[in-house]
Order: sequence, then structure tokens, then C-alpha cells
Amino acid sequence: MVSNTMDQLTESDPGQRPPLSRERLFQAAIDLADRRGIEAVTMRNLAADLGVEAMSLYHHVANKQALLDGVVDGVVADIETELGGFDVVADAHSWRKVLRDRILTARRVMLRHPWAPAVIETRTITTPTTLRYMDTLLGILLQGGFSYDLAHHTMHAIGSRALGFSQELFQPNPDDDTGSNDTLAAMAIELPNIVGMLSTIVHDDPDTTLGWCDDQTEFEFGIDVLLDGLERRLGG
Amino acid sequence: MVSNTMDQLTESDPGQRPPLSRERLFQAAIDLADRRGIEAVTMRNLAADLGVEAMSLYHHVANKQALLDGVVDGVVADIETELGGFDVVADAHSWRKVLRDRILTARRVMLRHPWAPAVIETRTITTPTTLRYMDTLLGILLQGGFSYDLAHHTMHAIGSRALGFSQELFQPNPDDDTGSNDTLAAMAIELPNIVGMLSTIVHDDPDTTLGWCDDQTEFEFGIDVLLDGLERRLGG
DNA sequence: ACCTGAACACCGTTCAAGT
DNA sequence: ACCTGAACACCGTTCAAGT
Repeated sequence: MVSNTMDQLTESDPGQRPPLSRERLFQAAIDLADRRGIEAVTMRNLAADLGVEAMSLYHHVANKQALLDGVVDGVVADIETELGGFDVVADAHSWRKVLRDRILTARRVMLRHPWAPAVIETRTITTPTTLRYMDTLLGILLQGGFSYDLAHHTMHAIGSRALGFSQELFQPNPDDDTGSNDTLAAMAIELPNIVGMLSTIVHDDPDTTLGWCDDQTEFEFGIDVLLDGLERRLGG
Repeated sequence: MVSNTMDQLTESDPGQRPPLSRERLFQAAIDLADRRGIEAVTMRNLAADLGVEAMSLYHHVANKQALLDGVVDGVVADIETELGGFDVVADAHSWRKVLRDRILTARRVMLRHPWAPAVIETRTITTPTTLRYMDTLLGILLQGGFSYDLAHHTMHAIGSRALGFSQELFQPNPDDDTGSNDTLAAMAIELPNIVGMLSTIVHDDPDTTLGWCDDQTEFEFGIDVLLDGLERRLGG
């Protein structure tokens, strides 16, 4: 039907379904995680989404670990797309703004894949796209006047914030009945400082009880404190 | 045999093995993870260590999630032991040193349980001991002159560093053959900044190739940058 | 070359039964 | 009250077999 000399090319007949490829696996796994959560990403479920048996996946990835490596690479590639490419120009005057914008863009992408940070943290190897991303971050610092040594320390200090996420241990649960004075009084014995802070904030603005920790605000505060400390060390 | 009025007390006979308890489960799980890694902590393996069947564990914990919550609580309790208790005196002059020491103590405990950070990150609820730990950290800040608002932001900004760990994305793999000039040249096309940095550091000190990222140094740098930024905001 | 069915060695967890 | 054996509904992965 198609002007395809398919009996001469080694390329196989597309047939009814497009053939599997590593990229199709990774993208399907990302879609599956977005729709049903990361725990739904099993080899069997993924295969079902692709209209194939689970064992067919092993012709394209060595095992599930390799699949997850590809998934992480795909998410970082989404950051690249969102940025319109990793190339930017930064100079001694703009490094702080350029770095900050880049990190907040990464965060927007991560918010679309809320399961991704947990997966990234389980990986031991660094994927090719992640390496390229880190290389450009490093380039921004060097252009900004950082020495190799300070830039190196800085990359470590930024840590996962570079990809737009951070583990916040301090997450008062808004489902807890902190509105009840009885509960507060009972908690105050063991947790005087937290209860004191909660009480004060509730008193100042009763509407903030639920979800009073604005993740975006806290994330930006964390970056800015870090950038302040770095600027001082840069001798600015 | 023992002068134990066991037929009158409802306390059961200790018999050949001490009875199970939530605390014994948690401690056995921590020991198992230390010995054989967190992936070896299955209900069946844990039961075997305790000389019991897997299903018996369910009389003491609701499910594996509850077991892991208890494990995390136990690890943070280790920090408390290492600190000799959570109570400290800090004043406006000592908050920085007291906070820094406490975090580095937490880090020492975490290094004894290298699997713990990954488990902590999977938890959604905050355990009682973790809450008490965070309350004392908050107390140090308040004693140091932080407003509730700044102290609150600070707790978020410190994040997992409060418990002595952080995810470092930037971990050049020392197993990679970065010593070979051919490999470096090939990498330099895609990763000019990373390769440039590696080359310079290798040139300056050839011995640092393997394990040239000193985790402890980088961790302390990260805290100190953060503390610098906070000190500035405190108006010091 | 690519896909499949059956099977293996594990999981967490439920249930009915033992003492 | 506490523990158990068998079973269920899943996993990732291997293997021999199909086309």
C-alpha cells in the first residue's frame, strides 16, 4: 500500500501497531505514572498499555532498573524542552537570575510529574540528559565568575533543588485537628515551640490553617537563602 | 522455676523466647537493614530473625507501612541517644553553633544507617520522635532571636539536612574512566564544563581522582552556606 | 528479530484455624 | 491473646518455544 520497499529493507513491517522502541517504553511509563501513580508502573501494566506481553519489554530494556533510568532521563528531557534547550547566555551580572529561573522552570516540570523526585532519588547512575543539564548549570556558575572549586561545592550544595525539588521534613499535617484548643493544649506539653508557632500564625491569620505552608514560597525562600550565601562567598 | 506468680498475673509466661513487642520488631528491622540492606527487610525475613512466622508480626503492626514508620522513629531516637537528649540551651549568641553541632550529630547517626534517608523520604506521616526533634530545632532558632515567620521558613529551607542527609545529584562516578584522555576528549564535546572542572582538579592534585568528592566536606559546606544566608536575614 | 506462554521464586496480606 | 499454615493476588524475571 505504502511506497515502502519492505521486502528489501531490513526495517520490519510497521503492521497494525508501531514497533516498540526504548523511547516508546519510557514515554508510556511516564504517562502511566502520571495517570495512575508510580506504583502502577509494573512491567505487566506497562506492557498492557502498549498492547503487548510483559516479556516483550525485555527485548528493549535489560530490566526494570534500566526502565526507570530511561524514565528519569525522559523527565529531565522535558525540562530541556520547557527551557527551549539547555543553551543560555549568562554573564557575571546575570548568573543569579539565570540560575534561579532555570531551577524554577525545572520545578514546574517536576510538579507535572509529582512521582519523579522519589524515582530520581532511587537512581544511582546519572543519566545522559541529567549530565548535560548539570553541565549547563555549571557553565552558568563559571560564567558568573565562580572558581572551579566554588562551583563544585555549589553544585553539591544545591543538590536536588537543581532539578526543582527538595525533601521538606517539616510538613505540619493540615488534616490534624490543630484548630481544637484541647488538642493544642495536649500537644503543647511535648511540642511547645511548634504549637506556639502554630497558635501565633493561626491567631494572626485564621485563614492560613489549612495548607498554610505554601510550597512554592518555601521553595523560593530556600533557593534565595542559598543564593545569598553563595553571593557572599563569591565576594560580591 | 522463677519466683513468678504466673498463674495469677495476666502477664504471660516469658517461656523460651521473650514475647514480641512493637519495639522489638522495630529494633530487629533496623538491625536487619544494617546487616543486609533495606531490601532484605521483608515481613518473612524479619519474622525469621525473630524466630516466628511472618503472620505473627501483624499482631503488633498493622502492615509494613506501620513497621517502616516505627523504624524511622527508632532511628531518630538513636539521634536523641547520641545527643544525650534533645534538651539544650542555646541563646542569641550560640544558635548557629548549637544548630550546626546538632545536625552533624544527626549525620553521624545516619551514616550508621545508610539506608535510612531513602526510607524517611518514603514516609508521609511524621513520627512522634521526629516531631519532638523538630520542636527542639525550632526552639534553638527562637532562642536565637528568629521570629516565628523566619524560623518557619528556615525549617523548610533546612529540609532533610536537619536529619543529617541531603540528596546530592552531582556525584561524578569515580568508577568512570576519567583518567583516560580519550574518554575525556569524547566527553568534552557534550560536557565541556564538567570535563574542564575534572581536568583542572586532576591536574592540580592527581590523587583526588578517586573519591574526590568528600561527602563530609560538601555536607558542611551546604550547611554553612545556608547558615550564612540565614544569618544575613536575621539582621546579624 | 521480535514476541509469547508457562513457570519460578519471591512479595504483602487475608482468613480460618489452632493453643 | 497470641501464633500458625495455607492460600490469594500480585511482583520481576528466566526459559524454551513459537513466527
